[in-house]
Amino acid sequence: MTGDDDVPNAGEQAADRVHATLRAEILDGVRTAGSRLREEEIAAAQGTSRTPVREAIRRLAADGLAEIAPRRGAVVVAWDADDLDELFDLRVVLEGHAAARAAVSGRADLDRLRALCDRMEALRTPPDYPAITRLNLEFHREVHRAGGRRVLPELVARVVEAPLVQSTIRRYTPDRLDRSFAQHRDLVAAIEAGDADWARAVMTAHLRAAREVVRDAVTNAHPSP
Amino acid sequence: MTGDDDVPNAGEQAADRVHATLRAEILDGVRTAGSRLREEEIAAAQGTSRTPVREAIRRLAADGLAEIAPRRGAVVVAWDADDLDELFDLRVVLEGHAAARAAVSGRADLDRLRALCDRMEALRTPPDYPAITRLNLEFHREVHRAGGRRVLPELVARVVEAPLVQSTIRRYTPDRLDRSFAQHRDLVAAIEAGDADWARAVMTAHLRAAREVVRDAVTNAHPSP
DNA sequence: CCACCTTACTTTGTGCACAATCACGATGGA
DNA sequence: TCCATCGTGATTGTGCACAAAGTAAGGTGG
Repeated sequence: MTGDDDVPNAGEQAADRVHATLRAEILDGVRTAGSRLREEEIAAAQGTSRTPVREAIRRLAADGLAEIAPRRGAVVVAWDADDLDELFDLRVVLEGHAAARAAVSGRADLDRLRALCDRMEALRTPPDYPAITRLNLEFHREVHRAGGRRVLPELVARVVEAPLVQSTIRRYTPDRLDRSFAQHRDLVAAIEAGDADWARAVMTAHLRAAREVVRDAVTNAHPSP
Repeated sequence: MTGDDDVPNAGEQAADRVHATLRAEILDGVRTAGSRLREEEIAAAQGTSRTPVREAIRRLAADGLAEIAPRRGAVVVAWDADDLDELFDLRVVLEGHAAARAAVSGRADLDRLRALCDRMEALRTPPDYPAITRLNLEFHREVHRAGGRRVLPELVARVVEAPLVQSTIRRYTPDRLDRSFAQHRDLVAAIEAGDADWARAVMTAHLRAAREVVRDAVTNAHPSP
């Protein structure tokens, strides 16, 4: 036993830890869009030198969570309304494809998907949004894994694990949450039936609804005049 | 004037140069799949220290061109037949989407696309494969740029700029080359007409043909028994 | 003869220091 | 008052050195 936290194959490398920490801080909104990522500050906070911090920041840039200007440092990426539209278009395309492939690949773990549905529905009243968000991500990731071998899961992660995308669930009303859970069940049924078109349609509907929620959230909350 | 080679905004950073060099070597087949990327060796060859080399290797891993095992170093990724199928599926999905969006976005530079068609066709007899490959990549990139704002071009690059994908054109017969050029012209016409479905269909047909060529090349050339 | 352990050697991961560049403010002149 | 130029501080890019982990070879015991 090595005593890992949650990741099985954690290399316990400093760069990995810093990367995970910064990633979580960006996704949780602790580090807001446009804020700078100064290497020395992060290094001091994490108790390491700048070397692993540099590597972590470069990885964040590769993940699409930060932007690096040469000799000027890195900042957390800022998304405008058009960027979010593009992001959700790509989610529909890629996750729809993943769902369709998962339906015919025979590699979907249906028991696991159903168990995740059960656990999400159990957290409905009162809604435990952070936990539901985590389980929802796990559910989608299982579909991605079943729909692609190597490249697809990485590509989808690039568009799913974005700041405003992950905070979508938090804005769901209980009614909206029920419909989302029902779509999950439908998706499992479509995959179990081996119906690629059905699976793609359910996923598309699922994501279109999420897109509306995010769009409302962005237009209602005026960012910075 | 700064005297750059070909990239306009070259930061003249060592890490960028090493990254570009290694990338070209992998895509050109100089570094074969599975071969190791030793930091010190590369540093010596490039005339720098290990620090920029490390950064370049990590970037290659983010590009999907290398795989890093902690404490064990990096190797050039190896693709099997199933991986290539997944890759071309994703090309169809993403480039088809890009073509469809380019047809309705109004951001396609039709003159530039036509000029690239002209230049490719001028290199037909005898076929200058390296030059055609470059121009073909430029052509596709223009479509990607017109079809997406930020994320799409990066995602598509991830599946287009793979070793075996870029060497596809080299395996085209003159006949196959003519059909490919005709599809490029069709795509320009579809985009000019603003017909998203047409553009997607042309791109899908274009890539399906390429997939066949790559599939034949892989099955005919037995890699390692 | 084979399996296991020990021992060097190789390679990566991290810390640290210096140089180059950028941002910002002060100072001087028109 | 406004603009240009010149410091000064802050931050990143790179080189270098040491520590840790992995690998492979050789030796020893069964």
